[in-house]
Amino acid sequence: MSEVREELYQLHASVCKGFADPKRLILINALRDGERSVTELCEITQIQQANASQHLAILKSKGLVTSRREGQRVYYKVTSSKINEALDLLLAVMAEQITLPAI
Amino acid sequence: MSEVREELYQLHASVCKGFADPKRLILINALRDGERSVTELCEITQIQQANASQHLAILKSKGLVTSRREGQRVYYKVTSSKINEALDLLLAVMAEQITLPAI
DNA sequence: CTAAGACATGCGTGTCTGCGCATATCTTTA
DNA sequence: TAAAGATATGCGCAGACACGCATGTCTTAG
Repeated sequence: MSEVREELYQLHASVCKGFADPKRLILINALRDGERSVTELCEITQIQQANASQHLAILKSKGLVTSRREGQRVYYKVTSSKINEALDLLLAVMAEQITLPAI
Repeated sequence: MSEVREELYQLHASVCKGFADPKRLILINALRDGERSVTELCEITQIQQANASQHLAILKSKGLVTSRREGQRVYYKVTSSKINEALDLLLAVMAEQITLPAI
C-alpha cells in the first residue's frame, strides 16, 4: 500500500466521519432545501446553538458544507448534491435490510 | 423530531460510522472484486488478523458486509453495490475540492 | 482424538469525540 | 460608542473507539 493511497483512505475516512453523528446528519438534512442560517438550523433541529456551531465547523472542515456571511447571519449549505445522493444510497442499503424478502 | 425519526438518524449515523476508519475502507475496497477470506484480506491489506476480524465484525454488525463459511475459511463480501456507489460519490466530492476551478 | 490452521473474542490502554457551559468575536442598531 | 443579536471558540469531562496481545473456538488432516 503506497503512502499516497494510505493518505487517501485516511482522508476518505475523515470525510465519512463527518456523517458519523446523528446530529450532523440532522443538520445536513435540514439543509436539503437550500441554505439556512445557524439560528434557523437550531430552530429546525432543536440543537443547542454552540453545539450546532461545533458540528457545522466539523462538516465545514471536511468540505461537506460551505458558509456565507450576510450581515450578522451566517448561511450554510451542502457543498454538493452528491453528498445527499451518497446518504440516500446508504438509507437504501438500510431499507433493503429491514425489508423482509418475500417468502 | 419524532422518536422514530430520531432513531433513524441514529441508525444512519451508525452505518456511516462503519466507513469512518481507514482500515475498514481498505477492507471494503479489497472486497470490490468479489468475496475474500479473512486470510486473503490480511495478505492484501497488510492488516493484522485479529484486527481485521474486529473491523469485519463491525462492518458485519452494520450490515455492510456478509460472511459465509466454507470449511475452515470464512468468506466476506460487500452487502450491496450501493455501498461502493456511495463511497465513490464521496470520493468524487473530495476530488471536486482538490481540483482547482478554471480561472 | 490430537495437532494445526483459520478465525473470533476478551482485555487493557491510549486516543478521540460529543456535549454543556462559559465566554469571545463579529455585526448592526440606537 | 454601547448594547444586543448571531455565531464561534475554549475547556473539562464522560463515553466511545482502535489497537496489540493473548487466548478461545471451530474445522479439517492425520
